[in-house]
Amino acid sequence: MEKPKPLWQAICDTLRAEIARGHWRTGSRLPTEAELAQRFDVNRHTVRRAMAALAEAGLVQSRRGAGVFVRAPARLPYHIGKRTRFHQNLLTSGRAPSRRILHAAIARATEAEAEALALPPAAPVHTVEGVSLADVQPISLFRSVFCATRFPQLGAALAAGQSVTAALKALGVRDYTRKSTRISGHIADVLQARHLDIAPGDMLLLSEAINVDTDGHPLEFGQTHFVAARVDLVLDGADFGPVVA
Amino acid sequence: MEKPKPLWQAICDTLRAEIARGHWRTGSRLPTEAELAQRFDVNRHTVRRAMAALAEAGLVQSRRGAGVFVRAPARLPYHIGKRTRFHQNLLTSGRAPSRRILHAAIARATEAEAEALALPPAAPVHTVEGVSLADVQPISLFRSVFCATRFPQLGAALAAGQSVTAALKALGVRDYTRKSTRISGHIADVLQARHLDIAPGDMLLLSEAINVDTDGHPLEFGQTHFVAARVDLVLDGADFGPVVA
DNA sequence: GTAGATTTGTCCGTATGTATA
DNA sequence: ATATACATACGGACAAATCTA
Repeated sequence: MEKPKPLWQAICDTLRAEIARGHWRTGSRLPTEAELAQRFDVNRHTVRRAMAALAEAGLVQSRRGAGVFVRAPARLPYHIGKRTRFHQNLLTSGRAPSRRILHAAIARATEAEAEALALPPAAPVHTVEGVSLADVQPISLFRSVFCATRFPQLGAALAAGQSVTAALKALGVRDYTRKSTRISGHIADVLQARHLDIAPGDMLLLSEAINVDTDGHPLEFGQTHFVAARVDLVLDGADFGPVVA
Repeated sequence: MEKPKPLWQAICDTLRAEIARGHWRTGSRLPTEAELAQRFDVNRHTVRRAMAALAEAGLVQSRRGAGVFVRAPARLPYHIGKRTRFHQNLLTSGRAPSRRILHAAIARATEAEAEALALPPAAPVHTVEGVSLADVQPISLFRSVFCATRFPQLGAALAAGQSVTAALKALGVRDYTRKSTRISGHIADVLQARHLDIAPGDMLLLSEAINVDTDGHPLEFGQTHFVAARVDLVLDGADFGPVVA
């Protein structure tokens, strides 16, 4: 971060994260502006600036003389289209993206993975698993698989914490696009719940995606379990091609 | 039906429906080919032909000497793209589409509906609610909203059980495309569970879509609650426009 | 561990209806 | 009309893998 974030924006992010985390329920009243000012040790006007941003985003609604009320359990709109990039996606929503790598290794492709990447069965593949976060809140668990024969050096770049886009770029992949996406609903097991800071049994949205290079060859097969309570998957019309066929 | 369906295909459909309905659990063994041949009163080879189709679809897996095993709880791939049509969608998956209208009326648009259709607040709208079925199995609950001022006659056509596409066609709408889709995860309440033949608390995938005419004007705002255990939402690459930008 | 029964996989063949050239 | 090709459906025999007693 080169530019320091304005104070009101930091407060806004903090409150948004707390609302998203369910710290305050939908419909409940937030602490008064005076109380929040004291908590963050800022002037009441700075709190008001943060509140204005939250109200603009439709997250809260203020009623004069009554207080500020939580409107909806803040769901992050995650855009899926021809070019779906995690970092860019969150930045346009004004959230801070980050990833925590849990595991990276070379393994034999499972049946599904080999088919998705158009590889022979049990071909060697890089596998990367981790947690995606927005403003320090877990958003999703991902598992990405790449052909190890084609990208021998990929493991190091990914384990070093680089984004997928950056790691691929370093290996000469200038661009990649999404070929297909499949979305299904599932239930979090104990392990997933631990990593995502939710309760076992909570809802997950599983997005299974195949990314291809400019030649149409499969590059990456990614499985991402989103916390359903925290994200909406949005398919933009612009990404569906021209409206008039 | 003009052309009679081949025997093996009918058997395939029957078994698929039974698997989808949960008649046989995931991982369990199906009756032997000999038993099925006796049940359907056909030759064993005909059963094998049906099995081959199920295996092709990834629904079952056979192990020589052991039997045929259910691979996955048959999820219907529901394709979402520029032109998403319920009937066509199911037909390409070899399932029989049908709808049951629960309620159709003219009402005032809610805030969200008015915004989606670009109408003034509380404008009059047709609302249609119902259940979508595949092979007599409930797939989703839908609620569609149309501008009542633009389509005064739409209510009758829809209540008569016509498809959305057919009803709009009768009113001069030659084509419509999907502008945007938002997918989120929810939990079924008691009422939804009753209509969808599931248990309260089961997972639902909510798809909120805006369809526009060829001029880009919003036509329909549709909210569809899919039974997560019965459908996958599939976004095809071809519908995202050309791969090479 | 072995033998035998069970079950799927593969090969042979025959007959029939349908679409195509 | 005729010939050809193809998908459907049936019947049988045996091999290979698996399960069970």
